[in-house]
Amino acid sequence: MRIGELAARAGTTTRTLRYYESRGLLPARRGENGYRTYDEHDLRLLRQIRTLQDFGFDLEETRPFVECLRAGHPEGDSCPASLDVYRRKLGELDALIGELRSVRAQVGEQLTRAERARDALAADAEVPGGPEPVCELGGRTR
Amino acid sequence: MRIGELAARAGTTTRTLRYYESRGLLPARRGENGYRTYDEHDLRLLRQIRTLQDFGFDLEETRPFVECLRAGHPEGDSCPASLDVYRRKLGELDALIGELRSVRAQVGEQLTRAERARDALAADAEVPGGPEPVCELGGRTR
DNA sequence: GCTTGCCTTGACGTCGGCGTCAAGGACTAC
DNA sequence: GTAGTCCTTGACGCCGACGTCAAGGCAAGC
Repeated sequence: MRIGELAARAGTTTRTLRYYESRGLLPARRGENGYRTYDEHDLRLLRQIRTLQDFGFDLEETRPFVECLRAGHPEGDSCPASLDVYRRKLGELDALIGELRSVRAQVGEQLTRAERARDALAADAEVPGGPEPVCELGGRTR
Repeated sequence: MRIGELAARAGTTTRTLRYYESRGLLPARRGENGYRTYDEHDLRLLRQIRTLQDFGFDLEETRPFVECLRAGHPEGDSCPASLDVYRRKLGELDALIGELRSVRAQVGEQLTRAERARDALAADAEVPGGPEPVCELGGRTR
């Protein structure tokens, strides 16, 4: 199988495969003509990489999984180094999710507060009838 | 106030301020000597930018807030355009958190599965006494 | 032979938010 | 005058995972 076919079967591009090779992640044999040659096992490795990439792993983090498969293990995560990556990733994910939830809460509060302030100002304007300042950007047409 | 002082008071760098100016976000007046000159109001704008940046807003998303303050409003989020940014951000955050939680769950499952497979293999090895394959990377020393 | 399509390497571009020089001007203190 | 500290603009570097273009080789069909 040549590079184009492998890329197509893995749903990626030839550029990506050459990039992986340049990183030493997915080296290729060469045919007489200099073309890269791959087999089903390479497709397996590539799919492992892509799956982890979809999970947000960086390339370097996929390396233990690839090495593990290449060492003949049935799964990319059959090796301790891969499990370590999983665990580290779980920690990172938990930390990140925590931060994002905190940010979400704060932004939510800001929105609520700002909306209340706006409504209070609008109510004020109705009674004493003072001309309130108006935003020029997307300002209310009224 | 010159650029160095403003940067220090906002806990950022002069490079950052020049960058904001280059983006048209925080223009500066100039003294006779060509030095940038800022006042307390600029500090206010800058702090608004920094707060939002800390929340993970990109620079462009802070623009409505800055424009709003510059238009004379009491808060950066006193304008509808700012509220829209808040709302959009909340949506993005919710989506992102959802994705991350999904990924977290999947990675967690993978880890559990892989550990079970490893333990099953280890138990097998104890009884029939077959030499199991060993990982070369961080493999067990035994 | 000629076109078409796949392949090769090399190298520059992308995105965001700055960091990090480099070369030189302005101002203060001694 | 000169040392030191601030300021100026300009420009390249960084990070990750590729995209994209250029110039040219190899193979197959007509």
